[in-house]
Amino acid sequence: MRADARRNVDALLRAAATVFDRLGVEAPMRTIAAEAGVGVGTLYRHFPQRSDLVKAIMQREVDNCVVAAATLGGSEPPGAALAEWVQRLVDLASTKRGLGPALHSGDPAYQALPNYVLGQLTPALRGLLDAAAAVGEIRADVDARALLLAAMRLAAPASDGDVDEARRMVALLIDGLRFQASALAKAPPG
Amino acid sequence: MRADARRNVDALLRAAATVFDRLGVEAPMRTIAAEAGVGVGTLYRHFPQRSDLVKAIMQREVDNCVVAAATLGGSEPPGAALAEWVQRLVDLASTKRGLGPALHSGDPAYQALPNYVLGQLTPALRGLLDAAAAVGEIRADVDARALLLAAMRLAAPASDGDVDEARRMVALLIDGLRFQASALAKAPPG
DNA sequence: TTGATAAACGGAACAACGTTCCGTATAAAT
DNA sequence: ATTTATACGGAACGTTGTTCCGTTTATCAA
Repeated sequence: MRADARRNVDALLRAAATVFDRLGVEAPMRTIAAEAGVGVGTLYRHFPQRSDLVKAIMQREVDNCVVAAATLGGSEPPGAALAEWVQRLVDLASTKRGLGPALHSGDPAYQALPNYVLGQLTPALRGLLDAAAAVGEIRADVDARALLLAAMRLAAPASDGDVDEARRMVALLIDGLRFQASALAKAPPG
Repeated sequence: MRADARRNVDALLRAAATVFDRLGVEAPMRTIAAEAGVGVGTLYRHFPQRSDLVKAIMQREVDNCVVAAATLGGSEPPGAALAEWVQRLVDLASTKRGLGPALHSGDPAYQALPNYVLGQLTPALRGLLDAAAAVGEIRADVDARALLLAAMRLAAPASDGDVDEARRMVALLIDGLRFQASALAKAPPG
């Protein structure tokens, strides 16, 4: 790969992050190219679709979340680790302001990104869920992928700056898991 | 108001509902005008903003939800009424496929619609919450508006046809309210 | 260092869409 | 029937997405 190409890819990613934060994911491609100091042709060559740009920007954040799951899982009680990690999803949403609409727009152009995010985060969450379920802190019959999608939806308001409300609602969702665990403990099946 | 104007407003609303369902809320204005058999000028005169169209289409559905809250509240135990009514929000989301992205897009043009929807549905939900809290079935410290927003976010996947998953997650959220109620009963403050 | 070559660049150009504007048509009232 | 206010239609303009190709430039071999 040529040196100028690598430089431009870098500049484009930096520019896109800035512009998306300022104008949202639907910001004009021309604006991103201008911010990066390149022509639109260069932008389209490296990122044929808008979602490619969004994917690249999010990749690092998602990876950070995955390692955080392992860290928390090794240093906290399973229930607490789960509760804390899910709060990190709220941070992710608030950091990458304006990217949420793209994920949930239903536009086929954005199908690739949610799949990547889910593919990375679902196993991380499943590990935390299994650990908490093994010690009876939560119910054991909830699909990790479904819960992840739900939590990310609840984290969306963080993009509007209302981080606290998102935190409360995500915590409420986890409380839902705990309620069923205690209900089953009080009235065991059979 | 002139007769032809009234006819065209009607045709436009019918056409917009059809086209939004087929192509999503971002469907071209030209397409809606063509479907209604009128010029774009007529469309813009009656509905200067896209959100005006969306608002008018949704109004009836929202009103139906409000009367349902009163009906359920009068015929079911408070906790059950709450749980059932929140499931109606899932129906609303699945019926008006493709309109969710507009509500959550953050685009200022759509600010009016969420405000209307929330303004109508929040008091309805608050009534159900108060009744359930009064008999100790749920915790009493959750803001109705915040819970409504959260439930609507969870109901969003219904637009993609996955209604069952949405139902499970919304139910989980309500279980969260019940968990805190039972936790407080077991360990009273003081 | 220089010349050849493949890779990458820039931005003009075209298409699609949102939105406005105004000449024309028509419903309603006299 | 005439008048007039109201509404209509669609051409026209600005913006944005996307493509295409003539030009520039990094890389490497001689």
